[in-house]
Amino acid sequence: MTTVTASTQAYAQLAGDLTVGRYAPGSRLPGERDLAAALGVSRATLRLALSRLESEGALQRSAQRGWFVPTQLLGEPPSTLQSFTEMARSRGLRPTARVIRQEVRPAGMDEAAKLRIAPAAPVIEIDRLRGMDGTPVCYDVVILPESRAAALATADLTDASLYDELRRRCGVEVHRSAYTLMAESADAELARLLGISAGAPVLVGDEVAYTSDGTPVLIGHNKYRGDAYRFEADLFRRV
Amino acid sequence: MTTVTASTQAYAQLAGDLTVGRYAPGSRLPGERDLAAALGVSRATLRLALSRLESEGALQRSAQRGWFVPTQLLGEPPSTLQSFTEMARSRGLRPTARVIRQEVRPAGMDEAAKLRIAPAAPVIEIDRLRGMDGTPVCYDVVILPESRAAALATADLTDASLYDELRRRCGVEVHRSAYTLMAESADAELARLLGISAGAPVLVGDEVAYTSDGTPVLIGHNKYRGDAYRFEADLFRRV
DNA sequence: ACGGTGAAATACCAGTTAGTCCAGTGTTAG
DNA sequence: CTAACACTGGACTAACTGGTATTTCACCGT
Repeated sequence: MTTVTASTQAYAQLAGDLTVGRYAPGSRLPGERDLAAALGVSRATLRLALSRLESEGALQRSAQRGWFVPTQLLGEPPSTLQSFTEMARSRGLRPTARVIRQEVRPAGMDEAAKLRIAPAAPVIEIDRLRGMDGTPVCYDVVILPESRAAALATADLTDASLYDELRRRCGVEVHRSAYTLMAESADAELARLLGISAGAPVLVGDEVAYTSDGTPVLIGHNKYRGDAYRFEADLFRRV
Repeated sequence: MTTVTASTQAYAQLAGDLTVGRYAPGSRLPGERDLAAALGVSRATLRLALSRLESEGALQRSAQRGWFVPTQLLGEPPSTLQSFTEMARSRGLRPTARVIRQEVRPAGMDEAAKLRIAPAAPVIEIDRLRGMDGTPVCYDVVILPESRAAALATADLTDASLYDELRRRCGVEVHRSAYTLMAESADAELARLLGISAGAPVLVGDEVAYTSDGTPVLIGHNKYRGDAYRFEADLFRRV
């Protein structure tokens, strides 16, 4: 058992963030002063952790410039949380979104529990039909607490990226999402919206998104056409 | 009946101060020397009281830093890559696996490319019908290069965890997996094996697993009953 | 008078912190 | 193009932290 010193904790935290892809390969880390504050540790201690990561090749230092995540660390693309919009763009497709519903209503019990707000507290529900290059691909329901995202209640979200708008208009940054995926059959209504036949397989994703301090800020419920969408992720094994 | 020793008095005093909110959650307590003086006890005695509070969860210690009042919001991201076996066990179910095929054959072009081995190099293919508490849930195909997993060609993998056996028998530790998930319809053969009706939705997962040095060691192809399995993952967003 | 026990006092160690100052870098205003 | 400025990591210091060990003392029942 290794001693749990502050520096080893900082090291573990950073190493985890790196393997999980929190910092993109080739990018610069926040300054030592900011990082130290974020990790709740002094700068000297932080530097111990950074030096250790450097000796392991997980980081590269550049004097008077900053710390950098090595590009091409070990080949493959690291894990990511990519929004629908980002994914479409990275494949050279044009993401679209048609707003079907956008309203403020009281939260149900389940929603309130997941968002850690009071039952019947106001939430914003946004239903959108999302597509790529005009072809409908996904029926997307998002629920946010009004207290954190009031600006989205009236914003025009046609063809917009919700994560982007959430950051720009509400200053809310999503850091982590817990995803659940399953396969279901399309009912008549969904089949009509997505332009597929009833009973065709759909990929159903449930999401709860959190900020970096662990506060839930968003519930997502997505139904993708089975023949038009694949969900990709990198998973890491706990050590 | 508890003896009124100096340490229990110090403990009671501190516990009271904590419940009353004298020290804010997340804040650091005064140093042991100051605290001992304030309570009128020696440092050794104080530490008995502190240790007792720690064991009750009322305080957290951090070597060379100080004692901290726990903040109630905890909850770091849970694990990310869980094997079928681990997932079943964590839910109190008994994982089962019936071996349907287990053979050594030359790799196809696709497989060779994904595993980064020579085309037609020998690979082990293992097909298994996996279940929980006896109910079939997943049809599972795994392909490994024989050069790295020769011991698995003849091992009895009934009801075994492949990741476990890979580690035990071959010394190969999976660190990261690239997953692709999609929804499909079951064909007649698969429907028969999983005990569902043809055309029912199935969750199809394609996996390439890597060791920590980035070498691919395993291709997986899993078809889950849509009504009996959910895939869960934590995804992180870059900053 | 005996040993046992809890408390206190003391000292030292290694890890941590907050602070300062420095030289090099990148950006920007003029 | 240059000068100014904000920011970066690098290096260092002094004070402080809990962790540990040792010694001394006061009290108790026998």
